[in-house]
Amino acid sequence: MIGQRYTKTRKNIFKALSNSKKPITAQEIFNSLKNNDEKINLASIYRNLDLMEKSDLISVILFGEGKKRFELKEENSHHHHFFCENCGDIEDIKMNEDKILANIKKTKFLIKEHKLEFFGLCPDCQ
Amino acid sequence: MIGQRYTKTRKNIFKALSNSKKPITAQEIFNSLKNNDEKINLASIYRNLDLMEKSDLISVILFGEGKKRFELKEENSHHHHFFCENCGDIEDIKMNEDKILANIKKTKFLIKEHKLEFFGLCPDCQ
DNA sequence: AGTATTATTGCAAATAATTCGCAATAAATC
DNA sequence: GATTTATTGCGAATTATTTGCAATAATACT
Repeated sequence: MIGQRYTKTRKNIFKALSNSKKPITAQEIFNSLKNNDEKINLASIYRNLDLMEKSDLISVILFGEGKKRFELKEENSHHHHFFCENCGDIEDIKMNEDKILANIKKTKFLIKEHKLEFFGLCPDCQ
Repeated sequence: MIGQRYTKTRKNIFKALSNSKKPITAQEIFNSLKNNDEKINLASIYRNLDLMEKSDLISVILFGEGKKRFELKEENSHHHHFFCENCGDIEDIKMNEDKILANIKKTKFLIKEHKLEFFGLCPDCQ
């Protein structure tokens, strides 16, 4: 579990993350819960997202929009993303990473994580 | 050229970027120029970095620190980064990307760019 | 179940990065 | 050198995120 107490706020943040097919921002989680008439505070969302990241329950995704996006880490769900520079559409990209990882493992760094993001135009925007 | 005028401010930002061996933040560019007694304004740095990015002269690097880092794009200098989660050390990582790119080219997306960042511990922090 | 303990929340205020409006300045052009 | 207008500096505004603190609610204890 995150922290030590399984609170309503935490359940709700979890729910919002599961319901989203794309990585979402703290503000988007807030809006989605507000729309469901949940009493929730943005600061609590940020605090919980921090904890969830530290507990390795979520990943942080960065597209240079000036804010962070979050998504649940699930079993065998490792993937990367495509971000459309025109419309902001986000799609998951899965790929065989043996080569990437084999290369980096040879270095003197202890790798815990990697993020690979693609930028370009989605089919609709080409 | 960026924009249409080759100003002192632009020369200085260029210089600051060239002098740095790692991707640096807007604030770091500002500090470095201030230390050299250059009259420079943070807003102008941001404006020029925007232009330079649009002109494809620099890349934006994101490590989730809550700010952007920038580095000059030079001929044949394409590479990725390692970011030490403990001390913040940044190192360049070069690798053969044929496989990554071959895979992604098969998709319906038009890829213009990709960013691959590694996170973990540098030799000193292990 | 009732009470005690303390992690967690809500709220408001503080930070930090980045952006914007506008008048002043300085490159490039004539 | 005078003119044009892109660019700068400055201050204020915006946006994302963080923090302090008293109030609240999950769990543990009896």
